[in-house]
Amino acid sequence: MTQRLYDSRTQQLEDFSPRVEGAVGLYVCGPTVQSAPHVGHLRSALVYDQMRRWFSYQGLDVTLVRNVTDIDDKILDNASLAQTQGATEQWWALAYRVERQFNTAYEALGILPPTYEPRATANIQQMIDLIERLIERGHAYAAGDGTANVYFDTASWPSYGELTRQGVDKMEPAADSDPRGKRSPHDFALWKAHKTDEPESASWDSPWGRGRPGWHIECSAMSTRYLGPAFDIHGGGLDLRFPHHENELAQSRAVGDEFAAHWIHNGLVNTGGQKMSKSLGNSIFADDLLAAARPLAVRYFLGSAHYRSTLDFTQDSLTESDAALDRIETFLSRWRREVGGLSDLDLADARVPDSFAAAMLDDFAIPQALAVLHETVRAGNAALDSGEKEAATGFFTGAWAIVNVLGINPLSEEWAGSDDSSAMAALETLVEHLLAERQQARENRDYAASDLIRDTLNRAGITLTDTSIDKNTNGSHWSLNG
RNA sequence: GGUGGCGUGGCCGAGAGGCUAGGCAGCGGCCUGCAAAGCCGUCCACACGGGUUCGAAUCCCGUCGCCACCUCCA
Repeated sequence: MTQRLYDSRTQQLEDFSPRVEGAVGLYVCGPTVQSAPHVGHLRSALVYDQMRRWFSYQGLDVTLVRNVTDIDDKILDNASLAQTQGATEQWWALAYRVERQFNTAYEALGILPPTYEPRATANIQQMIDLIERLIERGHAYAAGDGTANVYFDTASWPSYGELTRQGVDKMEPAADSDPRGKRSPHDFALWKAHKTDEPESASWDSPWGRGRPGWHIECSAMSTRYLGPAFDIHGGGLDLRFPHHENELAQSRAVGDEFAAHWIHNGLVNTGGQKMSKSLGNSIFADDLLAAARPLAVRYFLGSAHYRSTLDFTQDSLTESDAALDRIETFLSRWRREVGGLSDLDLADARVPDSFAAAMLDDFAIPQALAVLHETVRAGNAALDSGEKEAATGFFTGAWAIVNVLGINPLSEEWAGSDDSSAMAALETLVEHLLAERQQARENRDYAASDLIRDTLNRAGITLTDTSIDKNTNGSHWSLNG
């Protein structure tokens, strides 16, 4: 069976076969590091992290590129605004600080670092080269007003609008009525002339004069630098289809590159059925999320809807994700306790159930894939209930492979937590002591005493699970909540 | 005006002509000293109106409602 994916350029499910056998090149538009990461940024990064992990599981060599836009109007505005309020932070320091906030949040959610994470400011020369080639080919021009602005000539590229199937003549007139030397309001900036009120450090020399790159040219330059003029998949948020991706496509094709074979767009995150926006004040930031639930639950929640659908954020959904994970974790721990015997090395080769693979191959149908996981967990629990250890082990290894592919294995080193080991050892000694006492009380049928111990441990955030008094196989076991 | 998407049970969220999605929450049972966990069973659906069909949540037409993009956006 082959991988199917929905290409938002052709608006069809398509068979995906890598351009180079055994390898996949994936470019994803990363953030403009102008202010703190929000839940939407995290979802976007997570979607491609899941695809990347799935490709890797199948043995493909994945090159994932996610850029950082670290020079942009908003970054300069935010830095300059802060400076009017007494801050001393330069635009480049702000960009770097915010970039670190993004990386901290990505790491907290188990989003693997991309193969390459190029910054726009480190690729200025590649952008200038690209612009020069566009001018040579007659698809770009220096502004008619004598400034250093350079624009893409949309009229010179008849297929402009193909990505979003929009006719240029039907588009709303540009909100910005100032022509600034443009031939058409639809032309977009490739190179932006330095403005006198902007810091000198935010400009670079170019054949057209001091200035900085336009937003769209960054991605064209960086994707092809790291992946070549033709590569497999270009991804990004749905809100980037137009103008950003439309412009990227036009530039790169106009310069003669084949560019991305497929375009993927992930759905956005809403809160209360509405888009997050600064004016509504309804944005959920990474810090809010990580305070509202454990990071693994956030990852599960953000990754639980199909990547193309809109995801509505609610606290209840986060709580449900936490409960669903508990169910998975309980089974995995239970198998280890009741059966066990497989080392991590044995488990390294664990394969996912066919039905899970089928779901993933079908345009990354993660909701269905999760249904397979839950069905596997239920079957595994049922097998343990009836003492069918061999069958239980089969379900365990299947579930284990699934949670690893999705990056949500609660027992993995990644998520096991960084509990202070000496504190854990102390806790273990105390709890084991109380459990022994409680077991004695239960055998004496002194339930008042045994319940008191259980209640006390509950209040300390420790949940007990008993076995029958008389069977007394392994006694009670305990787990720390959350 | 143009482009694209959505409307599923108490909640989240899949599916895309007939065959159980799944999770969370309810309810009944098994298990348990009692719980918890687990298992089994079970209630609550496809915005509305037409049409096509042996059969429609799924296809077609229409209506209503919601959302996104149209040069800041993941």
